Amino acid sequence: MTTYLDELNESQRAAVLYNEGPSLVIAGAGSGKTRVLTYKIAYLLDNGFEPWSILALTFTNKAAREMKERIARQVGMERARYLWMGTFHSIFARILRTEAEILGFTSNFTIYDASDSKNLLKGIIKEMNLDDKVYKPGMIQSRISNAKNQLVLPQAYATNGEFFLADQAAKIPLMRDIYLRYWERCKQSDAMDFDDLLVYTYLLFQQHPEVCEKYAGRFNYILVDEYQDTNYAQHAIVQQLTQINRRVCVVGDDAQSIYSFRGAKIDNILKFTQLYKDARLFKLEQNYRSTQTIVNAANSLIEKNSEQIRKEVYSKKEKGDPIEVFSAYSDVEEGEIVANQIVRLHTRDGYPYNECAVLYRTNAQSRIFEEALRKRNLPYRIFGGLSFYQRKEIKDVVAYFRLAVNPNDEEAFKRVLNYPARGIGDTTLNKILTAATAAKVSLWKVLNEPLAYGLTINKGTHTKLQGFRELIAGFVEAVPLKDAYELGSEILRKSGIVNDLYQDRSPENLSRQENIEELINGIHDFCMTRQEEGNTHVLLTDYLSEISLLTDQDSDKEADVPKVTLMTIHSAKGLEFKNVFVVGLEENLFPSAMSFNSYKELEEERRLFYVAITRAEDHCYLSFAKSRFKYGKMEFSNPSRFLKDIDARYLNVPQEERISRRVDEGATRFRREIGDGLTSTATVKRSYERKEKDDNWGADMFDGGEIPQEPRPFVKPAPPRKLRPIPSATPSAAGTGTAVSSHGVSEGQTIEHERFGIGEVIKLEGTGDNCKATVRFRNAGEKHLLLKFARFKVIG
DNA sequence: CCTCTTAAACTTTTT
DNA sequence: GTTTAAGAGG
Repeated sequence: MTTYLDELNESQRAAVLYNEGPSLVIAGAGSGKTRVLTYKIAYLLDNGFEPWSILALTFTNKAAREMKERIARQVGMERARYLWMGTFHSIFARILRTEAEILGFTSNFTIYDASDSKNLLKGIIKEMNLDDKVYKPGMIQSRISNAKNQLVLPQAYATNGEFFLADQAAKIPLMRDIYLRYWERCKQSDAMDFDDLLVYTYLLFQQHPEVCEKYAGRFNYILVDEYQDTNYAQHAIVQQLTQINRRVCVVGDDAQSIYSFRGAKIDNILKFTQLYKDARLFKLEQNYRSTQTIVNAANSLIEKNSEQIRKEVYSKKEKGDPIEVFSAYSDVEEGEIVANQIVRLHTRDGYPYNECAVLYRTNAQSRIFEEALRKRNLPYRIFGGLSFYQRKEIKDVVAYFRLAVNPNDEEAFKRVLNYPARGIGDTTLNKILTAATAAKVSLWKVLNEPLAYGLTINKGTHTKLQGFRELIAGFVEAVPLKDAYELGSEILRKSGIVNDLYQDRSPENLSRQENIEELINGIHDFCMTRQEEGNTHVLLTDYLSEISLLTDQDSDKEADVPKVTLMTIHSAKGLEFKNVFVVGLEENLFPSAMSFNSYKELEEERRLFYVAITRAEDHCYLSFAKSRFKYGKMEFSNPSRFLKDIDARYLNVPQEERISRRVDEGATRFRREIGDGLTSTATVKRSYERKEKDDNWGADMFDGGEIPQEPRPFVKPAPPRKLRPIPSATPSAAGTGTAVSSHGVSEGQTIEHERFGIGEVIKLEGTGDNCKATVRFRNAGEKHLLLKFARFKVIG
């Protein structure tokens, strides 16, 4: 009766059909994990489970939405829509809003994002007169987050010797007081941070067994995707909810665990079968996504890790092309090479742009690719970085919304108290803050009864404050009465934001206006959609709880035109593309320098690389740059050690490297000629020495090759460029050295430029220091160089 | 109390 | 190179 079962292979089908008890599905990359989950849910629905009795926890809202759509195609939307499907955070937020009163919150509680909680911590550190150089807010934040992910509350934290000793060792013994204060302040503000959504859910079930039973009874079947990236708290809640009927299926791949920095515990998946003794284990090992070459290359990489569940991922697709390795002179050239290759894939092989993706380790790398693509008029889409809701003007408006829904929200209060400027400055804010902290109440309560809390302010300030109070009070009253769009527009007008923003037409202001308009349009869309679904009154409350857990991953506006995707490897998890470029494969970048402390962290980086490669279906490209701008300074870098981890027979290292080897020899010659000229200043000398040291290191990594048949796939990275150093460092070299009037360059020569790579001099103009050259670079196009400043050397 | 200028710090990765 | 903090001047 069920046709979809025929679309599964044997192990997939077994995983779908077993529903009598707990099960663990180890799903290799591209092995049809989502297909198993969707068909399993469809199967459950076809076999007597009610949609509202199935809970499916995914990693992103987008994944949940897509899965729901796929299920709807099998069983129809009228049933699929009642499934409980979403991220841990969004599902738990939903439960917490329903049960908020039990925990002493209101159902309108605010969800603090990372910057809200950091801000609050900054304030607390200041109030306690602590030095924020010692008590670094970011560090405090991650320690608190860590504790919460392990379900350690402030009381337990303060009495736990282990934590206290660690804090003492880190010279931050007052950590526990900060944690306690932070905890209380969030509660006073009727706010929870991301971690609290898990902590309070756990507490709710722990302290109120009847509530736990209610949900554990309701959910007849629980499925968890990406289980390797769950933390202890999430794991514990799943346990609470499955105590009764024990129908749980977790799916994951230990080889793709990449979130331990955020508290994810790979042990959750490794020890699952110990916790659920009767759990059945299913392994999905056939990869349907990638070519054999890509799968084998990825396997050869991940083998270098020690901790893993053994599995043999294989592909029956065609062998496919080798993985191409590109070597670039600089970050800019890397961008050019990738962009050129995308053009080639598009024009020669007919791939639409949306089948190409550039994946990098850090968001900061995106800009260079953005520029290279924009220069060629290629459409692209960047994920991550500063999302829409993180822009200042949007946060300002949303702060008003938050205040209207929950006036106790401290962070929102501080944000808008004096925006737009209404003459209430830091002095007044601090007075309110002190009074509120002393009385352990919210800022809003102090504002409402300034005298009761002993606020000493002059008449004028008092009037301004009352004006603000009435403004907000008006919004608060309107929340249950007006719909989100209506109230949203009213807030924009009455708060004075519109006036403030539309006063001048400076370009940056114009873009802010556009953003605000996009926001208000978004609210309008939201209201319309909800109304179509049959909700008569769509309140601002509903809108806020919708957006507070949205990430731009989730924004669904599918591109009108096919676009190249630019994102971090972390955000690429779960996605696939025909052509994938993994860029910035350099020591200190990927693997990140931060991961060198421990072996475990380095293995996580390697898993990250594994995730990156396995996103590719047809073609995978790896690239690195020999130099790169960092902190506005140029730094040299060496190819990543991970390149060596891939079996060389799956790689193709083309022409560029051979050229580079010739260059390398030329380099040695050049060094001999110029000699000490390079080391004439301390700065140059330092980078020179460092480079040498790194070189040896990199050479070891690369030349220790276990693959003798391929004679040195990578040459030793080029020694310091015998390029002319910073002009000021060598006034003599430019004036009296080998370089004369035209700086030793003539038309037709080939040069190697520090950033643009190799190119031919096609034109020279002017003489001496004013001499300008037009150079056509192989990968970077034509450039005009003022020879006095250009850093290059002649190679032919 | 506000705003403009300058200085420092900074980059993992994200629900 | 970019963003945020602090300090000076209005």
